[in-house]
This record gives sequence, structure tokens and C-alpha cells, in this order.
Amino acid sequence: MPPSQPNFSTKERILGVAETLFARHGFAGASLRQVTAAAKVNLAAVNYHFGSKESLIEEVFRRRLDELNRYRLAALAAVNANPEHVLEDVLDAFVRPALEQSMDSAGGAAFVRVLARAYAEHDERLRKFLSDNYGHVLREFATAFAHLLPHLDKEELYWRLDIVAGALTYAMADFGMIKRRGETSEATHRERTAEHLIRFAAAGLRA
Amino acid sequence: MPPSQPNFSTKERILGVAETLFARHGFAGASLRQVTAAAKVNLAAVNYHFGSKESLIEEVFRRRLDELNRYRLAALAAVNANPEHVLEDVLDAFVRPALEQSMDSAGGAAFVRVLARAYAEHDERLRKFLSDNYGHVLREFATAFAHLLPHLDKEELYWRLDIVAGALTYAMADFGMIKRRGETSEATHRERTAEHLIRFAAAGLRA
DNA sequence: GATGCGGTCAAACGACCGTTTGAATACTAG
DNA sequence: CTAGTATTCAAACGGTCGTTTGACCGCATC
Repeated sequence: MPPSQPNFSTKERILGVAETLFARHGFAGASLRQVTAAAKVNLAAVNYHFGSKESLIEEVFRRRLDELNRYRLAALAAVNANPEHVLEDVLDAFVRPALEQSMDSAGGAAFVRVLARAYAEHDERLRKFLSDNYGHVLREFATAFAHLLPHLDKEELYWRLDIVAGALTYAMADFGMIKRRGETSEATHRERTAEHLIRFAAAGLRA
Repeated sequence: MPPSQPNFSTKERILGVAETLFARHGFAGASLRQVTAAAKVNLAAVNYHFGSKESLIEEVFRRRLDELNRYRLAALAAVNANPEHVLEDVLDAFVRPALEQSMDSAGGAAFVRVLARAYAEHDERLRKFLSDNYGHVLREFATAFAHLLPHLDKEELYWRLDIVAGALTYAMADFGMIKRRGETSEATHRERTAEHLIRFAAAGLRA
């Protein structure tokens, strides 16, 4: 739980701790008292800096999602620029940014888990927020997939992508729990895991 | 929300309503007051019949899981009896029982969604309960898959099955949300969806 | 008709929830 | 140094949480 270090601002400490606690206990399950206690800030700080718990949740998403969306769209643009790109390249553009974010930024691994939780929540308010801030990215990927999978009609493609997105999100959320062999380094382990994930998803989409 | 009919016993009404509300709002998000109000039952009835909210949650699982496990193991045994069975048969033995349960028993569709939620919860207590009551089934399926996928080492196989279980659970939870074409009946739609799911998972496992 | 018992009920318990308040403090600009 | 703004703080707000209590009910048994 890194951002309880005092050299981070109150706002950043709250965001960091909230991220890990939401990942661990869910949005309803993690209370503001737990968050502020772990972040070593006053209880009222959440409402002062964010206005409400609901807004805090949204801010937890916005902080990482902005960066993740940028990377994913950039990666997708690079793939589209290559006229000989294949299905695996598009999947790579989707998976790799999340992979890298979960590695460098300290709480990134926790965020991928928060993302997986949001996927499970059928809360109307949260879904609307995510669709507003995230939908255009998924739509761009969907059209990229559509060009590579012309044998699938629109309906078929969409629910298949829904499965893929869910499977990938969940698989990435469990990255930390897949034990790696002793001899391989963390970096190469993740690299190999990503390759497997992509191969799995590509085969499922082509089937 | 069918089991609010008065011809069901108090216990059954609570279980049925709790199932749908847990599916919709999560275990922490659905309160006993919401449950008892929707079930038209006194608040104290939950603690009288189940002891605690925690035990109620476990009972919601136990009720359906017992039946689901029986069906899955029976289907798997039938598959194993056929010496020429293939990967798709084992996947079918896993998917079809959940599919059928989500069709006939009124709250079955909600339960599959509860199962998906439990998959997202990293709560230690709940995971232990599920692993105690569910683990042996997954282990039997794992050995069946192991025989059909000899090219995968044990480590590789296990996290791949983890992905498949997650993807299938989530896909099945969203069954109700995949819109079907107007001309096809509900039964044939589910049949086709199951076939797609199995083909998708089989391709991913073989890749 | 009294006794015992499983079930239901309204009411209350203490704990915890998200949020608000108003005073105390830290910081910055004039 | 001072005035003013931004932040932190302890305390309290009303509300909801899971759980417990004790009275009350219907009903079978003697």
C-alpha cells in the first residue's frame, strides 16, 4: 500500500488507498473510514477533496483510465498503420497497455482488479460513467476487430467481444495470482502470460 | 421475483429474494432489510432461520450448487464413459448443467449471476467455502481436461482453465443480456449460445 | 383447557455508515 | 506582520446496518 507515504499529497494518498481497498472489498464493502484510516488522513478529507464517495470512485477510475485509454488508442493506431496487421496485433494493443500499467505504477495492479470489479457491478450509475469515458475506446477496437473478422455478423461479433473483454479483464486481474516458475523473471513471466492470453483470445474469436 | 408468492415457505422466499438481490447489488450492497421487505417477511426471520447474513449467503450457494455439482459430475461421468470423447464434450458437461439450471428453476438465472459475483469477490471466507464445496468438481474436470490436452504442462493447464472458468462463468451470467434475434425461440437461442461458448473455449484451450 | 413449541412480530440494541459543521491550523499574498 | 484562503481536525449529524430481545401467535399433545 504505497501511497500512505507522507510525501504524497492527501488527495493522492486517498486515491491510492481507495484503489487497493476497492479492489479488495468492493465499492460498497470498503468504507471511507477504512480508506482514510489506511491513508492516515482525516475522515472529512474525502468529502472535502472529492465531494462524495461516489465521486471518489469515479476519480479512482478517471486517474488511470485516461492514461490507459491513451495508450490503448495509440497502440491501436500503430497497429492500424501497418497494412499487414493481424488479429493478434489488435489484441496486443488491448492487453499490453493494461499489462504495463499494472507493472510500473505502484497501485496499477490493484486498478486492474478494480476494473474487473466494475465489470461485475451492474450498477446503473457506474456503468453509465464507464460507458461515457471508456465506450469510445471499445468502439474503436470493435471496428478494428470487425475488419479482421468479416465472417462474423454484427450481433455475433459484439457478444463475442463482450466475452473476450470479460475474459481478458478477469485474466489480467488475476495476474498477480498466477504463480511464476522460480527461474523466470517477473518481466518475462508477464510477457509470456500476455502471449498466452492473446493466443487464447485470438483462437476463440476465429473459431 | 417469483418466490414472494405466499405459497412458498418463509425460508424459501428469503432464499429466492436474496438470490436476486445479491445478484443485482452484491453481497455487501444488498441489505437484510431490503431482502426481508421484498420477501414480505419479518426482518428477524433471517437470523431465526439462517443465524446470520453470512450463513444466508452460504445457503444461497449451497441450495443451487448441490444440484449443479450433481448434474455436472453426472454429465462428466457420461462423457468419460465414451472412449472417443473430445474436448468439446467435456466443456459441454460443464456448461450445459448451468445452462439448464438457469432456464428451469425460476431464480436460476440470478444464481449464475451470483456465482459470477463470487468469482469477483476475493473475500477469504467466501472463497474457502466455495473451494470446500465446489473444488472437487473443478478438480475432476481438470483431470479430464488434462487427458485431452497432454501438450500443456500442469502449470499452463491450470491457469488456462482458470481463464476458461472465468470466461464461461461471465458469459453465462450475461446470458440474459445477449439479445436474441426476434425469430428464434428462447430455447434454441440458448442452445446456439452454448455451442458458440464451447467452440470459443475449445479453441482457446487447444491454441 | 393447560402445556410446550416452532414461528412471527414490533421494537430496540450498539455499531458503523456517508456526510456536515465549525473551530483550529498551514500556507500564501500583499 | 497581516489578511485571506486552503486545508486539516475532532465531533457530531441522521440514517442504516446486522443482530437480539421478549411478547405474541397458531397448533399439536396430553
